Amino acid sequence: MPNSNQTLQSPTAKTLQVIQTEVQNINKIALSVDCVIFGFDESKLKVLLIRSDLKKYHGKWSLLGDLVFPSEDLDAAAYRILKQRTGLSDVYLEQVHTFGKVSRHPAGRVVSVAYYSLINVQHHKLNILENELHWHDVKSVNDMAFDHQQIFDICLQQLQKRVQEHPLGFNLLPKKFSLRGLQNLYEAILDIKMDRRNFRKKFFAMDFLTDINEMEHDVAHRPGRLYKFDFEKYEKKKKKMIGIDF
Amino acid sequence: MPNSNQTLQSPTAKTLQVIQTEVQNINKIALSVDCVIFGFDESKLKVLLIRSDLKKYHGKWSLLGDLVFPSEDLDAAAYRILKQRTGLSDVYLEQVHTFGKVSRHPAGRVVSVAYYSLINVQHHKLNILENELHWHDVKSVNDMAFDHQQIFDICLQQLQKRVQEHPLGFNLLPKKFSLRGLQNLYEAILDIKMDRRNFRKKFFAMDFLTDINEMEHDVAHRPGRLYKFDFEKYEKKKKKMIGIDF
DNA sequence: ATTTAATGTGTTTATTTTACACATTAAATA
DNA sequence: TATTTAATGTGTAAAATAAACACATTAAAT
Repeated sequence: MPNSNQTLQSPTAKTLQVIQTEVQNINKIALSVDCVIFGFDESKLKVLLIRSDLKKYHGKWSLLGDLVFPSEDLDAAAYRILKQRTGLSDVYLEQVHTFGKVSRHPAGRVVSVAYYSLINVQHHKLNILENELHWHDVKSVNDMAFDHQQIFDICLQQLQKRVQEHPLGFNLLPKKFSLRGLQNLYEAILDIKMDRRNFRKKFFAMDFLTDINEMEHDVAHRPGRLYKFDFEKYEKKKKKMIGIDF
Repeated sequence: MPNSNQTLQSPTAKTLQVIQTEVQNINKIALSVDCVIFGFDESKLKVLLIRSDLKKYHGKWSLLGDLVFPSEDLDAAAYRILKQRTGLSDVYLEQVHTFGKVSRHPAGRVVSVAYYSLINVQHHKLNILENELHWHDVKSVNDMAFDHQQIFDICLQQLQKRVQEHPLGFNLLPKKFSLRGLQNLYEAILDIKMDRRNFRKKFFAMDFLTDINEMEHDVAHRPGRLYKFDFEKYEKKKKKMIGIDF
């Protein structure tokens, strides 16, 4: 790029007219969003994927993505695209990273902003099933279309980091749940085994579980006590933490 | 957006030709990069800013930004823009977040990807000084142009978080430095006071400082010992950590 | 009636973090 | 030259957190 400094200057140094011309003439970058929707389902961590129908990636799985409209906020685009591809709304999305290699999309220059979320599979019905949309076990996800494997990996890392910094659980379990259920959630996300006694100790210390004096039924072993989240206490403590929760 | 679902489908469902047309005709989103370059200088944390010359933001300060070329990788654009505006190379940049509100730029739709870095002001000469480029004390930064205040705030948060997760110091201090100098660095970034004894204890425990058996000179108090970083030990430990270092 | 597979419970140890005070040194000052 | 100033260098105790670990109990399944 020898004399690019001359031909393209800062947007801060431009008049409205100049930049608008530039956007039309020079900018040939398409902007897209890709959503990595993690789901917790029967003690397993899943992810929502669709089949790529691009020839180059025939048969491969890809994330839920689409182009951003010029007239919509980036975050709004993410929600719109998720809704459009799955029928899901009421899902909190968090931006993770933007992927901008020139060659990442075979059809042209597409820079993509990745968002992720984590939801309870049982609580969210998929209303649109085009492109073979369905839940995949995260452990079996590999060799995706485009650079989606990389995007997926980074989002999973991010989710794991997040879960270690902020307690988690709301909306990811049934209203009444056992401590085992809660531990399964953490173990599924982090892909590790935890000490049962220490896990209980830590969670009780956080003090937003309410013992509802009910027990599990029809389990082939000693039934566990059931708990629910104390939203009030949680909200109070949440304010002391950084970031937003699922 | 009533029937946008029909008119604009997934990029994954498109042939090369279709998407290329679309990029030209439909996409009117410009993509830019903004760099938040933090500098450590005489025990203070600074940030590199230029004067905005957009009328709307007359007199206000703004980040180092410019449009991304269609043919360059996003990361490459960040390095190019930094070089172009400051003359700086040899600076590691890390992507933080993408800002995509429709109204964020008065001249049109510009989505901007924020990058940040942290360098030693003394070690990096600014070779380009257009737009009143210079270092500002971070504590006095407020009311910037565009949404740059928000971008700045988020990058500073990110820097602070980063410093607490990974040790830091390479290239940010002179080759020989006192423990006080090192502590000043941390205190400047985190904007807190630390306990001197505990700070030393922790840093020595990390075990990549080498005592070079020299002392400070010409200080108006008892001179402190000087140390240098042990790059070898650092590299070994670094592999066990996640992420990249400055 | 026995087996199975889980639950519920407490203590000890190790590790990490925090709090905190006094003698020492070189320059600056009186 | 003596005194003041402003920093350095050092260790320990207490508190908080994390990790390791075993056995009696319960309901369903056999």
